Amino acid sequence: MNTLPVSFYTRKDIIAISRELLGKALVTEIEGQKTSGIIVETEAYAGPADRACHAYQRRHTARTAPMFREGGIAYIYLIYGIYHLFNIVTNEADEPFAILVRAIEPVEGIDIMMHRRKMNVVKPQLCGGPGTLSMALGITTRFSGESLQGPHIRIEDRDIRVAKKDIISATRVGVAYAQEDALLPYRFYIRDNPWVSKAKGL
DNA sequence: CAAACGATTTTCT
DNA sequence: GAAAATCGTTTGG
Repeated sequence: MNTLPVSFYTRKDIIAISRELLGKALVTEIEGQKTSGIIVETEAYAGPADRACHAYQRRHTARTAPMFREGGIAYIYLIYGIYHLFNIVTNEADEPFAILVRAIEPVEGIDIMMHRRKMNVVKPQLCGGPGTLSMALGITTRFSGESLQGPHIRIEDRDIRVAKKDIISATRVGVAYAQEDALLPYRFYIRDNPWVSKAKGL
């Protein structure tokens, strides 16, 4: 439908892309099950110069390989041996930039999402965090490196407008180890949205 | 080859 | 509020 084209992702301004992603729909169709949600929180990881980025100093390993490819694909990795975090690769090939999607507001397949999360009431813990949204949408590391043009994962523009004044920028979560780069205002979220993550240290 | 650790979330005290 | 859960990736010997 209105799936965002590769050209949306290959641009160099990761901050602009991070802000524009707010209000877009993240859609997955996995094993015949369609689920989706509106992106309400993102975090930019700005390439070789960003201490918080897995590709800091161009660290190119089997895990980070997708980040060195052309934008428009997924970079997914396992964190704490438990959760799969979903990132959107941006910029051109050999420029390892990526955006972590930290929270979504559920839209389609909410029943499926609740089943995957083993929950029986709809509340922010369903998909209001980077680990939980991946679980709710069925995203795992096996999709790392896959295209965001489908068939499994895509991002759509559904004409949802987010006013500039409703986009808050703040410091990123869980990156204290990045020293001075931990202070960069690279986290973006929609003001007053109840699905924005409420992890520790916020 | 062994060991430490993490862009988190849940559970227990 | 503190600590556990849990494992692939990375780093060190």
